[in-house]
Amino acid sequence: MNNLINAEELVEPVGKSPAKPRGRPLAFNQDDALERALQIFWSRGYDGASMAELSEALGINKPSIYATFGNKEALFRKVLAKYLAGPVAYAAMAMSEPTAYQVAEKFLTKSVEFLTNPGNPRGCMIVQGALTCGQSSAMIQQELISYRKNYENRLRQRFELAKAQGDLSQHVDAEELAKYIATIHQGLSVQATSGASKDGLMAVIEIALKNWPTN
Amino acid sequence: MNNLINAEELVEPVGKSPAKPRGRPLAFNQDDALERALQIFWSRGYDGASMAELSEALGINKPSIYATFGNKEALFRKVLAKYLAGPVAYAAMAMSEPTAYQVAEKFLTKSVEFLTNPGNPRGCMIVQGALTCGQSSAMIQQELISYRKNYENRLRQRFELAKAQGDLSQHVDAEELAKYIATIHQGLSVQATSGASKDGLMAVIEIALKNWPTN
DNA sequence: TTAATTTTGTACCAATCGGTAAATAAATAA
DNA sequence: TTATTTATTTACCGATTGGTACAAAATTAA
Repeated sequence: MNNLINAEELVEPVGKSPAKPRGRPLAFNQDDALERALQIFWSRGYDGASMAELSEALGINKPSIYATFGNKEALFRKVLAKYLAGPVAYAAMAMSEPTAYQVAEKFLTKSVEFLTNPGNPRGCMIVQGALTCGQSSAMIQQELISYRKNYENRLRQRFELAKAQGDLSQHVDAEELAKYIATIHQGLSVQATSGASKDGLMAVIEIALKNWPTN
Repeated sequence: MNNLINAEELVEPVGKSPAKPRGRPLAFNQDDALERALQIFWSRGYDGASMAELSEALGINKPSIYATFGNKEALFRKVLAKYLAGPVAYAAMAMSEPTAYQVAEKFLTKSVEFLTNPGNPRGCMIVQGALTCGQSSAMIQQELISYRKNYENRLRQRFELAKAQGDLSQHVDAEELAKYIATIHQGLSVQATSGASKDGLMAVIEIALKNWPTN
């Protein structure tokens, strides 16, 4: 018996078009649905987005959402992964600029462009998705804090590398500089939510980068 | 008839101890209640604070809250006024420092002390009280945006005055500089919510103020 | 066909949301 | 005392919250 089952599993296509799934097929594209969910969570925050609003925006009834993505938290996490891989991929890309200054400049410049893009909801979802919330959302709140600390850490590591490579002075505290850049970024997010213009925020980061430690 | 009523009104004490109110007296101190409501709204945000939680924290049943303060929005506005007059009065005070640099330094330093005070909820309520929220809180969200623009404007006006007085260069754009300081402040608020330490944030504002536009 | 499997739509769940009606309690005025 | 006024308590309102039971529909396998 077991041998037969194992044999069948081996026959399963590997790298070829997968075997047709057994039951009724999904009536929607999962990726499109996540994209629409992203718009809702992004503009309203985790708490402010209701399952009813999500259901309507996705064009999918709630039972299908729960069957496909799990509960609200699980859906939010999948949306978050999409957000990180898509709209804010520029943040990870900026790390590979040749010098520390260029990393900071690229990160902040791309952030301003991203935050003031009229096609996007206002603000960064990592920053504002659950800054304040009810007790029931405490876990999501903590996860977003971790994501923020994570990109601050990546900046710190990049600046430490820059010190080792010589394009950043040994007297500079990489951790403080990373926190400075992260603070600017988070402030920009709030400013964008308040309706600040691209020009206004570009001027802000120009001032911010004048403080760059040289020599 | 009307004359008699007017006469009675004139007899009302002016500057003396007020006449005893007619009905059953309030069983709580309004100011203490607002102080407790402030703690809830401050830590949870407007949406995240429920009337049930407020009622329990204030030790007052909901009908008494509604009778005394009006609805949730009205209560929030009264709490906001108390917040501005109390914990964040330092912001207005900083404007009267003698020079633009000292204004910025005082404002940011006091902000860090305030934001990392262990006795306070994390973050600034003006910044985070309703950054993202459901549709029903859109009005409060807009009001907080106005408050943020308001203190940014006060910074701008103060910097313009500094230019006129000569302690800030004529080449400086007061509006951009004000937006820069406001952006830092709002970033500090997010950092404090994420658990940043006082030392960490003091280091941030030291960097931020390093290249103050002189001459 | 028929059986097995999976998704869909409808209609619902208990809990919580902001808010209130109505009776009772505590004070002053007459 | 009695009437009037105001605050408190209890118990509730309809709407919305995240989440689900269940039967019908759509597919593949046999």
